[in-house]
Amino acid sequence: MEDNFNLEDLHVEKELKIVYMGTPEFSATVLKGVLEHYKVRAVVTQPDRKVGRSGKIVYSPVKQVALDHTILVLQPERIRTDIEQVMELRPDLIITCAYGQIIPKGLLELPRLGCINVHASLLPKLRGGAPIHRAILNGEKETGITIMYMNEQMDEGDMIAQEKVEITDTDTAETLHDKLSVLGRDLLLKTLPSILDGTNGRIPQDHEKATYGYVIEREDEHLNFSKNKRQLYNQIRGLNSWPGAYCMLDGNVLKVWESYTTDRVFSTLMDGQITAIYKDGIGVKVSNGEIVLKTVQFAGKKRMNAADFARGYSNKASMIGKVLS
RNA sequence: CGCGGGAUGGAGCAGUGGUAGCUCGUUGGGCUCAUAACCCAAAGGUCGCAGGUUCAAGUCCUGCUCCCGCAA
Repeated sequence: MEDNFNLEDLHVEKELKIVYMGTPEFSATVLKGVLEHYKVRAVVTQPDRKVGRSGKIVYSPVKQVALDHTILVLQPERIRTDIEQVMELRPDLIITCAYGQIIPKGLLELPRLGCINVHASLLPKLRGGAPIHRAILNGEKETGITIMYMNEQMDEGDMIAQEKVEITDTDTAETLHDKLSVLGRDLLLKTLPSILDGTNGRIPQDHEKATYGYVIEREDEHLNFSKNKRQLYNQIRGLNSWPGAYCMLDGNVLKVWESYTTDRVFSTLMDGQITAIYKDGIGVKVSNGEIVLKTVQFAGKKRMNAADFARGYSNKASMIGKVLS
């Protein structure tokens, strides 16, 4: 470090003010990477929220990282109107990554090097708040990371860099999330020098090819067994480990965490009807075959092996023939 | 103090105030060409923790700890 120290570096160190905006784990991984190579003036993250039944206050993962590095943390309730604190910092560059709020125009125009965003998809595909989940739900074979300039529209700005990653057949939202967060961190670090010295590329998006990956809603989590087995398999793994897919059993929520498909066919059963209790799960008839629920969680119960669940649940009548909806 | 469910052998669950049970698993034996199948047997529990009521508490009451489904 000392060997390479020269006036130019000193200038950069002294003058460059980076503000980082982000909230969840994905963003925390990226922030950690940035902090290994750059000084960050301040971190902006979502306000502390009460979490779970106990009402505990839990800091966002990004806030936790910032605190560990004793960096100034700002938590405006609504960044849309409450931008003064950030304005006063006069940042040269704002890096956002899964912040969770729309950045207002005043802030976008503030830094001389612009506002850049780390987005977890191959833009213009899967613009929006849940690109990782949606990539799997849609059955995509690949996705990736895009580093881009932000504008007022959601994920529509010019692209700076992009890198692909394969989605394997056994990937879940969690494993893909982990792969993408590392890729996002590395691609950002690879791209940042060119952004800082102005030598980076700038490619407009082909808006006609845009697709969207909106935030997951309750209906997206519901398993409709009249879909085909591939769609259901993707839905289950695409929502694991958060928030989880579910169906209804006797009026109660049954979450499904893991599944696999089979080649068996049950033409006489209804969609959603239980075909059999296997050693490793509960078989369910779907439109074009059978899917076996491997790991489930009944309302108020812990996550458990589906066969274990069936053993305890069917105390009076067998589950076989029941219909999940 | 947002609503609700739960804690019982290794796993999943029953259990009306009155002897601790079921389905699996485990171990041993039997049957079988063979088996994850079948038959017989055995081991394995301070019923989450602490008080209280009672002749008697897994069961009723109070407090606590932990786990979970929702809502945000």
